[in-house]
Amino acid sequence: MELSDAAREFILHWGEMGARWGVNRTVAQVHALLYLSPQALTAEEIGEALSVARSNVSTSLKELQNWNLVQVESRIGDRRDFFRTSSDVWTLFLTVVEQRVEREIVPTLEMLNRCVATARGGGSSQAVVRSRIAAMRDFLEEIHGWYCQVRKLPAPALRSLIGMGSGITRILPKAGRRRLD
Amino acid sequence: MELSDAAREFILHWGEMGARWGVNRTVAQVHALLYLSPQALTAEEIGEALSVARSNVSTSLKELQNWNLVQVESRIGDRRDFFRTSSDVWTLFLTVVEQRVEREIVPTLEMLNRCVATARGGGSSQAVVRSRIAAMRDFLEEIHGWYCQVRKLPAPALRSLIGMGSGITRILPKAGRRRLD
DNA sequence: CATTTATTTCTGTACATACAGAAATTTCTG
DNA sequence: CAGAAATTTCTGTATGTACAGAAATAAATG
Repeated sequence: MELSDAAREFILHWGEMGARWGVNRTVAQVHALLYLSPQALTAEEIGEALSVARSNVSTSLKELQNWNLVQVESRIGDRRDFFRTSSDVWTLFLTVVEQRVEREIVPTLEMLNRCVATARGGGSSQAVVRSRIAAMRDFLEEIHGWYCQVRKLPAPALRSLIGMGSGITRILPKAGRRRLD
Repeated sequence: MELSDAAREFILHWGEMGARWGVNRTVAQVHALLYLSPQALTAEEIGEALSVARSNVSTSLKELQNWNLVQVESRIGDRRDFFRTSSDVWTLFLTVVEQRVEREIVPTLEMLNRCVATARGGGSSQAVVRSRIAAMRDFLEEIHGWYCQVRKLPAPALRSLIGMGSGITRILPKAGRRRLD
């Protein structure tokens, strides 16, 4: 497994991006490598290509499987596992979003609702805290509700929505468009 | 500065969320505190409320100012700086998105374009690498293009877009709606 | 201009995470 | 069921980041 210049730059940058978004650098690199690979790879091959200990590859692959980003393939006559990821970027993107929503947005909404309830009785400064937390809750609820609806759309509809960009507002009913001009 | 139970839980959770999204825990906590506060706060007050050294508060505030999330207020007859953040969640959200796009998406697009160019000449396995990187580039370009258009919308239009959820597809022109049913 | 007060930068330490290698476990083969 | 091969878990080390306190700088007052 010899990495080309482009592949190496891509993988390194991806690792860096992962780190900035709270994903382990090695985990992100392993995923980037699998994304670029035409075939499924063994843990051995991944470790060699990235110069990373197999133990770390193992941990990273487990993590990626927990995120539903990597699947395992078995081959008859070979006891090794072969790992692959989707080559469809939209699939990958939606998977990550789905996971982060479940792991972070949903628990955060629960926390916010708890807080709003807790801060019910209280003085005037408590009232401000309560309304601010409630505003945050409402915001996340709104985004989350939008996400829950949109994720059910078939891929082509989603694509066409994105493709329209702000053009979408041209066909909005009056109520939504009124304040535009 | 005595924190209520709700405020404390909110701030701690927010710090945890920040950590998961690549934001320093203390930075996120400082911002959460400012978000809940009815008035602008001094570095001293922030440090006291969060039990954090003033030096860290200073660093965190600087970071938040770099992100355009925190503003400084001066008061006549007081030499201290007072720090505040917007209480409008949409404003905060859009600020963060704008910053992350500039700092991460745009540079990533540049990297991807470099890689696609680099991988131009090359064998058959290089062809796969090139097409995968190009696919990623196209995806990010699409999302980024959408973002660039949508961010120019006035807040009410954006709100109504979100509010519609998947209902938006009901008024899509035929081309976008065709494959829905 | 000396003195006090606020803020920022610097530096050592503590803590947490990443990781390599070893050990243990599981899976497969004859 | 013994032996081999692959994988996972465990453990010590190393690297990096966070942060408190000190030092330095900047701002303001009398």
